[in-house]
Amino acid sequence: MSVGIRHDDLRRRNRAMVIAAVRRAGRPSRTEIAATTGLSHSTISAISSDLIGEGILTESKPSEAGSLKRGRPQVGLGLNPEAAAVMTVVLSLNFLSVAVIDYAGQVMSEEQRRLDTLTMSREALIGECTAIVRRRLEDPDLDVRSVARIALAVQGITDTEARAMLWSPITPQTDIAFADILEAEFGIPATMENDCNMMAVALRWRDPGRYRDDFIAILLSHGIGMGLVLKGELFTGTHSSGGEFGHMIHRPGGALCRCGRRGCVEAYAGNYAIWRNARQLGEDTEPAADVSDAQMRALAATARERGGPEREAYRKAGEALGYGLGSLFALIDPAPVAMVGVSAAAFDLIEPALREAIAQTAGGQHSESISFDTEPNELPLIREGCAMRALTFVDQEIFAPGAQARAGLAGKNVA
Amino acid sequence: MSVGIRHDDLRRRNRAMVIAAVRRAGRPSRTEIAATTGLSHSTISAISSDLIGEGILTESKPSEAGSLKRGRPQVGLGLNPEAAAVMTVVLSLNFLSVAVIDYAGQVMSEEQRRLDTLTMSREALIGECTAIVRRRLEDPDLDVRSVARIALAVQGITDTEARAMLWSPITPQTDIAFADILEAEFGIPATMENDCNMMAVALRWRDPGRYRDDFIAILLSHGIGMGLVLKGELFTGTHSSGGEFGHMIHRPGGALCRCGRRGCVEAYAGNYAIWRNARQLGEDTEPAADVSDAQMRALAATARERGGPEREAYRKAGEALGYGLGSLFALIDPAPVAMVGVSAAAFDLIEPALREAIAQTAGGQHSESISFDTEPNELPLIREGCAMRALTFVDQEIFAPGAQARAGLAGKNVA
DNA sequence: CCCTATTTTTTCGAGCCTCGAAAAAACACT
DNA sequence: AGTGTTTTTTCGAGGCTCGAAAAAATAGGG
Repeated sequence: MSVGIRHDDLRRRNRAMVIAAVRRAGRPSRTEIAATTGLSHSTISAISSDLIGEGILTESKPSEAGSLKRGRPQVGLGLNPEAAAVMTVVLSLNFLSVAVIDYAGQVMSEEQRRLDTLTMSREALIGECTAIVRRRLEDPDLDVRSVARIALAVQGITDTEARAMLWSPITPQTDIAFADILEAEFGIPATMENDCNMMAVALRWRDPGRYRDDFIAILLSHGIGMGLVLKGELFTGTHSSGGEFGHMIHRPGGALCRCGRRGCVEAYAGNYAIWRNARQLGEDTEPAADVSDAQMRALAATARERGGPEREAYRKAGEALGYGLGSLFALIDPAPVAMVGVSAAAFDLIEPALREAIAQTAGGQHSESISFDTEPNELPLIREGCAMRALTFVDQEIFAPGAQARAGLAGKNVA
Repeated sequence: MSVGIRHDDLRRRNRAMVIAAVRRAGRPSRTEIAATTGLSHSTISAISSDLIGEGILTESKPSEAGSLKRGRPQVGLGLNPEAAAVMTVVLSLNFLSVAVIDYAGQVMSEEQRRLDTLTMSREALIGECTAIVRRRLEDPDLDVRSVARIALAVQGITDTEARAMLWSPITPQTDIAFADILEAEFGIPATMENDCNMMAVALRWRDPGRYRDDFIAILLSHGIGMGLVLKGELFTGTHSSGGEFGHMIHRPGGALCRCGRRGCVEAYAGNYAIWRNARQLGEDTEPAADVSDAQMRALAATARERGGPEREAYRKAGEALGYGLGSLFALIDPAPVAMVGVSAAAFDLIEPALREAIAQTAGGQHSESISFDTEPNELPLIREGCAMRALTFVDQEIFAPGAQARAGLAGKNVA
């Protein structure tokens, strides 16, 4: 059961609150922080002076913001970029991408690499990941001690504790505890996240106006993934990352899915399914291993030009997505949706059937008010989400005052 | 955004923790509470002496528990039954049931009443509810001032704020703000809850071993409802009570559902659907308004005896429930399930097809390990859940120390 | 029957933390 | 240069939790 609040937790939590307020607001003044957190000016003053002393926050030169107001000018508080750094590792089909990001969120260095994830051995896959991380850590420009956290993202299912990849379509290997492996190798805390969840995290930071407390990010790619934010919290399953929207059942006993089962949403709306239907290959045809983005874009162009089986394939995809969303909405009520990935660029072909289907469901009562946004490129989103996830983790660890402060802090309060 | 922790919140929260610990544990000693909450003995001592002084907790006579141990005997702390009372109002098809419950959870008085909810006017429905509440409040044995909260439950959809019934199968009326109406009428804080959510709450109190952090309560009745607890929290939609499992889509364009749409799980597994299939009436047949529990029991008996269309009807119900659960499990991962309601008594007829269906889905990977429990009687569960919900609300209000303490407290700390 | 070991509960002083009020600081405007 | 305005810091008061020690209440042993 939930544990009582100790007296020293109080300061820790309020420090957390202040750091979070600064990360969200950019360069807020102390007064602004007091307003958003509800804490008194004195408390904010005390905490921020601590945080500045510890090198976590910096005061910006008053010259920066041209203050037009009357009284004493506000001094903005910002995150000290040198306070720490984090690393993001995004592993997707045949592609590995790493970046080092400073505490303020700026990319410091990055590296990308093609590899054949589908055929690699377990050892080779792990080896490539540790090797690329090691190369970034050996970057002479980088103060290694300051890398306070690594966040990995992978397509597929991860465990709730964010330690391991349980299953992924990009490799036949299963149950790889990437987080533990990297921690053991480099002594840096790491987490293993689901790619679509990171998309959702990123959307929240990019556009908090639209993506705030409740929204859905759907990845329309080779497979279908989902990141779900409900009541301001990232939704995960009880044991795994969950939210496997693509494997909800659209038609019992229906088309063959990449997962080996039948009738999943993905078996109608994944790239391979659209491809299969466009080629009129029949629903029992083994899913193609990969369909390139270029091929999908060409397919969409053909569908737009001359209709035919190509257009019908997109219609079926829309129908599956619509009924799937309808079932989802029956559970969680409608919420704004972001469609991400190559096929989001073909959303014009998908939308009519999708809306028609959703109108047949419980969630479709106000079907026209459900709004969709599209973003064809998932990778930047995933990396951004990873970065924010890692940074907020650091935020929460740096709060903890006292002895075991993280390595890589600029100053220390040796009072 | 979440607000900072004020200094005075600390005591309030820790009081809450202590009360919650007592409600859960029954008659814990101060030492036990210190252990479960993680707070120090001194703090527990201070808080519990406050709570006893305010008449919220009582010390039990040391004689009660035959202490066999060596040292100073523990003195148990219990909830003072007279500290407050709550009222539960359960509105179901053609039936209204009210109970008054003391702070320790014992039923003090109750009343039940049959009415024709399907044909009643809005005013009549509201009138019956307020009248029955008024009658209970006028009970001469009852100290009216002590009724600190009313919890209503109704089949159907309520809003997230627990103020109103938005839609219900038991009446054509919609959007009745029962909570506001009762508050205005009696000046007692009220909430309007979904019946299946209350079932889940009750199961958690009844058997915390099995129903702890993640589980599903499914109502197999005229309609199909669900109460869902995830990560220890009751799951609700973004705008409504959500969790409308019965209206997830089983077969796009399929059987006619009571909600007017097609292919919902309920259109195969609700009592009216089983009835319709058993009578071989065709999937477009308008759902029967009501099928009595006796009729359903007879139907199940026939199905067991001679198979035929009756058995097939239950098979179809199992299939729909299985695929529905499979889609649900794709989102949240598998969890223990409690089947509640008349048709739970026919679960033997449902289970084979259900398990077969679930095995075809993403959630069915360990299909045999998913465990089902059955409970044929939903009403006691719903009432129990309401009671606990109301009582924990009271717990949280009574914490708040200071001036605006709730009416109905025995003593007061006039230091 | 008294004394001792044991366990639970209370008491007490110390150390933090937050808060409100007032003071100080830093500017714009006249 | 003086005044008004807004932001930030300072300072004392009041609360809260904690650890250690004391007090309370019992069982067991001689």
